[in-house]
Amino acid sequence: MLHEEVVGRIRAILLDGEIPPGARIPERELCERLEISRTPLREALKVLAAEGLVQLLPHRGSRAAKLTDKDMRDLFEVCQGLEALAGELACERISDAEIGAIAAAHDEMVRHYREGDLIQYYRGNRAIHEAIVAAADNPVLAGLYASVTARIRRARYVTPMTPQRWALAVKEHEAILNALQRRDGAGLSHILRAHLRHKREEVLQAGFAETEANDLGLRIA
Amino acid sequence: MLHEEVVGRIRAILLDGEIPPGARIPERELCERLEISRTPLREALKVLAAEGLVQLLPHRGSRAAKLTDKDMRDLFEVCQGLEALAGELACERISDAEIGAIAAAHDEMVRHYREGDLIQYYRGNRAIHEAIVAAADNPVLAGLYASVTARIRRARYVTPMTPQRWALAVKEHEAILNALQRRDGAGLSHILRAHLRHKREEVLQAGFAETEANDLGLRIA
DNA sequence: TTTTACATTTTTGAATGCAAAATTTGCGAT
DNA sequence: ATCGCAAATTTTGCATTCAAAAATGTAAAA
Repeated sequence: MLHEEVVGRIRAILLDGEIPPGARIPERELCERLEISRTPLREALKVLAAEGLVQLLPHRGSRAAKLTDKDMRDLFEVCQGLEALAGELACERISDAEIGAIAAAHDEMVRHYREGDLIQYYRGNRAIHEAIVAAADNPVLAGLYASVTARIRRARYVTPMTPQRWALAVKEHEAILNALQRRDGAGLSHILRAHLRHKREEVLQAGFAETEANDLGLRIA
Repeated sequence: MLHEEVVGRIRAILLDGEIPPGARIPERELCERLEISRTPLREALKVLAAEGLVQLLPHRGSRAAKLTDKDMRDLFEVCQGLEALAGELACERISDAEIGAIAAAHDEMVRHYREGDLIQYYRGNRAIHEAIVAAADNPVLAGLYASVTARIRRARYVTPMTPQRWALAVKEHEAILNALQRRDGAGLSHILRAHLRHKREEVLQAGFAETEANDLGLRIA
């Protein structure tokens, strides 16, 4: 089995919340489940630890990383910076076809908003942000963005959304699309920053801090 | 031996250019040299591959990553974005003592400039940029910055420096220190971007592209 | 002399084995 | 019954081993 595949499968297990934050990662069990020996599994865990999804405790095994409020704030700040950069670069490089695709995704997302379908809305929202990053045509940036968003993802999509906040988010997305269509890099960068800052306030205000109770909620959601 | 230590030592070997970009990494030799078996070495290589310093070729071993012009451009863009972000955050959080330390480092760097000591100048330059990132008080950002700069470091410090460019760089650093002292986040962010953009032009114009000839140069320098 | 087929050696990727450390279990004392 | 402590078990980290793939070398044929 390819090494990269093991990393991907464990990452998926962690992102699904199947192993909740802070929980021990059972080496032997995972070996049996993935039908591999400990060597490739441990290699994968080291890689995931470097990514920040797993923490290794010497002689005590590995655990799914548990994020503090501070970690969350830090991750959001970086995510903001990366998206702002992606927005600027995207405006320089994006093709009309790509803008068209994003506009379509935007319209669909707005439809989900009108229907009140939060899950589908989030899915569309994520697709747009990822499309902007992709349009920046910078694999290094895309890689870091993927890594950072993976770490916040769980919290990002489980916060309660008030009608006011939701309406504001949609409004901001209108502005995002608009700036993109005008290829206004500075403007887009600015809007994305504000958008992410609001998102962060939302998440942190919801009293993030991964607790056992929270973990249960995350697993169900 | 601690796993993290092996990663650090191999990273150092790669950054020193002891194994030049594109060269095969001799597993057995490294094992003997570090006095470890292949298991921890291979774990370390996987981590370094995830960081982008090493590339793994299935059934063909690992090589020191070789950067194309495009890779270099991408890395610089991201580095710029991260430093700009760090500058903004630093202005919000930096203490007077930290500013004082940076001012001192700045003066020393200028002294090296006046003396024409490029090596020491680069060292001081790097210290200042790292201090700004540290002042942002964001470990996630610091980690990504370290990873990105590690990848460009070799190229960053071997480009020919014309007197004009050097004078401009010093001037920009005056502005950087000034913005920091005024805690002008937006201004600092702007200057840092320009500073890095100039640096990038310098490096790319020098016709980067890691070639065998270039590797030799890197190893000596 | 060059090229191609084949055998040998080397190297890689993964499983297993082993010693050290940590955790759990069991037993006796309070 | 509870606490303390030592023995047993489990788990971790690394070394070694093994099978498969790639590289290398050799010899015969064009």
